[in-house]
Amino acid sequence: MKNEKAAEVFREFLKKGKNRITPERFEVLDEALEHKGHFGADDLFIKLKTSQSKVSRATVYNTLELLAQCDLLSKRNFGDNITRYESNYRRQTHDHLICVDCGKIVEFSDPRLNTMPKEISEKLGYELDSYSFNIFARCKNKKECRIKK
Amino acid sequence: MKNEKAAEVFREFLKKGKNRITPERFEVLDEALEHKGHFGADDLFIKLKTSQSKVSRATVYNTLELLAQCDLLSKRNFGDNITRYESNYRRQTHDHLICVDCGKIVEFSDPRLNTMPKEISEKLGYELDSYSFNIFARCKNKKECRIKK
DNA sequence: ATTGCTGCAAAACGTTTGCACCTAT
DNA sequence: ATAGGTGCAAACGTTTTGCAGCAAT
Repeated sequence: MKNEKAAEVFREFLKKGKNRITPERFEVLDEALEHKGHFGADDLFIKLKTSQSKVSRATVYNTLELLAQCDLLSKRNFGDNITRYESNYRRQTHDHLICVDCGKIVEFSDPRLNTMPKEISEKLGYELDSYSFNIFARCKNKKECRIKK
Repeated sequence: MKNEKAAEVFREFLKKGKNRITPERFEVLDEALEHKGHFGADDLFIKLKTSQSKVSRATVYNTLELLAQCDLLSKRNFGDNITRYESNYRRQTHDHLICVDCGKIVEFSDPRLNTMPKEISEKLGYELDSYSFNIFARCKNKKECRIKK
């Protein structure tokens, strides 16, 4: 186990929800925390498969969902119908700007987003769970922007 | 043609982009503008099919994309990996709050969102194309909230 | 006459499910 | 012992693609 602190959080979460504590789930946790940047469930499955892991696709999907539920990972959607995850471990919350030409993802944080979602939820009679804020834009510096499509 | 004004906008857009002006595309435009609320591409295809239209699935997908490009429709993503569209025609811009329990969608608008996306883009050296802001929350009034899952 | 668009079906893609076996409790 | 998790493969739902014919320019 590479990250005992995160593992502890996960273990507690699993116990509380009467989910079983299995080695496969911690294998997924490790691989997910180790992954730099954003990744899809299938990416992680392939990565595990490549490194000889026996963990199944179903378990990867199931476990990532659990890790998002206990806030060790964030679930993201960049408008391409693929669910992506990202480690929350020791990182400040942030949002994303995606270049519509080259697909580059820039992270930013804006203090207004610390309060707005909750404020709006309350005003509408709802209790905030989470939010997603994505900006789609174009690189002004065209030299850095390698158009993909 | 139920909406000549929108049709005109679409016609101009198609011309400018050297896309052909075909009856099928206007059939899709009509059906899309007529649709209340949010809909997926396949929903619209089924709806057309039911009303005896000959328009194919491929054409529906292609046309909705074009309609989003020319801003007659907005493209939305509510975190379930389905692309949804919504008519922009004579409606003010707004964002969405989705109840994570019952799936209900509430529209809201907040003046800060008129300026924030552009402001953030500029600061990062990008040129705003569009943004998406979704709040996921829970109905406080549990009587109104019919939990789905 | 070109070239792009169409319908159709099949393929692709990410994701979920059914099942028999296994294992943490 | 038993509820729940696992691996595997097959199914699923949405979206994209390949292709031959067709129609807008």
